[in-house]
Amino acid sequence: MQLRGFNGFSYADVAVELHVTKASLHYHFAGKADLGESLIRRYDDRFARALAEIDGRRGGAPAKLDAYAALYGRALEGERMCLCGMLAAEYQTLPEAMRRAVVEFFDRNEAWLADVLREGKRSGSLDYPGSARDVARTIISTLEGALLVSRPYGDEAHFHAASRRLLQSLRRAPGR
Amino acid sequence: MQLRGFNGFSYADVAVELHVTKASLHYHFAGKADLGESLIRRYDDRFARALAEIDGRRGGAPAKLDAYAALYGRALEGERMCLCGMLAAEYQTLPEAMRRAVVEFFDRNEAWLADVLREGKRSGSLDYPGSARDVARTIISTLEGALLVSRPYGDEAHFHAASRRLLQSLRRAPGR
DNA sequence: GTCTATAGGCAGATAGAC
DNA sequence: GTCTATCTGCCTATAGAC
Repeated sequence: MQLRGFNGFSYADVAVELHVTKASLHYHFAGKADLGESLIRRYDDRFARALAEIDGRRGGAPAKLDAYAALYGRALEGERMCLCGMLAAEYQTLPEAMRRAVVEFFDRNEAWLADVLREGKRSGSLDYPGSARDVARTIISTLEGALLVSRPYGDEAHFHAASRRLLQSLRRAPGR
Repeated sequence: MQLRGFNGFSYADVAVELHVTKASLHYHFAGKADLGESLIRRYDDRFARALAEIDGRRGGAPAKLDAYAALYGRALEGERMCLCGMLAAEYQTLPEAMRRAVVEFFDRNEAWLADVLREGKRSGSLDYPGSARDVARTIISTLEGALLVSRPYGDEAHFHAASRRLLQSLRRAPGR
């Protein structure tokens, strides 16, 4: 799904890769929509665990944002896309249950980022105009877009240029 | 393609909408890849014409960037995605000719933006660190990402929050 | 829980009449 | 240039043996 999208792979593809038959897959995931939703939930869980791990480290808000961006960067290995970014593109063709799971992923990310942003502003390590929620959304958009546009170029530099510039713009400008 | 992606529509869908048969479509576009490539080229041409129109207006670099962002915003009508943003997501499954056309679209945009950015810096209306090319890439990434993430929310505010913040960050800070 | 076999439908594509 | 008719292949999904 991260490589080819929900509409770009089949039960047959998965069956070959796992050395089982399509029928066996149907035993575990009754329909393709169930498989899709399960994969989103697993992705969301893993992401949430990674965020909790970041919260557990010592380091201020800027370091947390750096670590957050690095999570996205991992998708570049294997020319993958963020799973939910991919599904945002295919959103109009997704079954309802998958749509809900995608939105929940973004909501969770937005909430975590907004907390970090408020913490950073309070401690003076970050500065930004407007609401933490809007900035959180901008961060998600920028990172997703950077991954997206990197794909045709097979070029990590595309991603890193955008992510570095974004994080830099949120750090408190020293001389102001 | 902008709504459902290249893998999300069929000849049958198009035939119904145009009140013709699939066979008639095959007369004009031998294969789906030909149809896809033609649509990218048409999109690219229209975009290039819109950029030339922006160049023809009076108004400095900041106004041009605003107009550029507004082009992306138009896709939000009808919950569409930028065609090439959509195809960037599906890139791994695209025929080679379509891949090339997608990259050409992004290259053209990058070149146009880099020109505007250099012009803005020369005239003092814009300020940014790093190369114009890197900033151009960041602009494209951010706008594509803002469109992408807006989709699950059906919410233009998502897009506009990110695009406004981006353009603001490039305007020369008055007090520096 | 995995398999073989197959259903039923839709995909992209072509032949050939008009 | 558009049509009807059809092909071949893949899709998701199911039945039922082991």
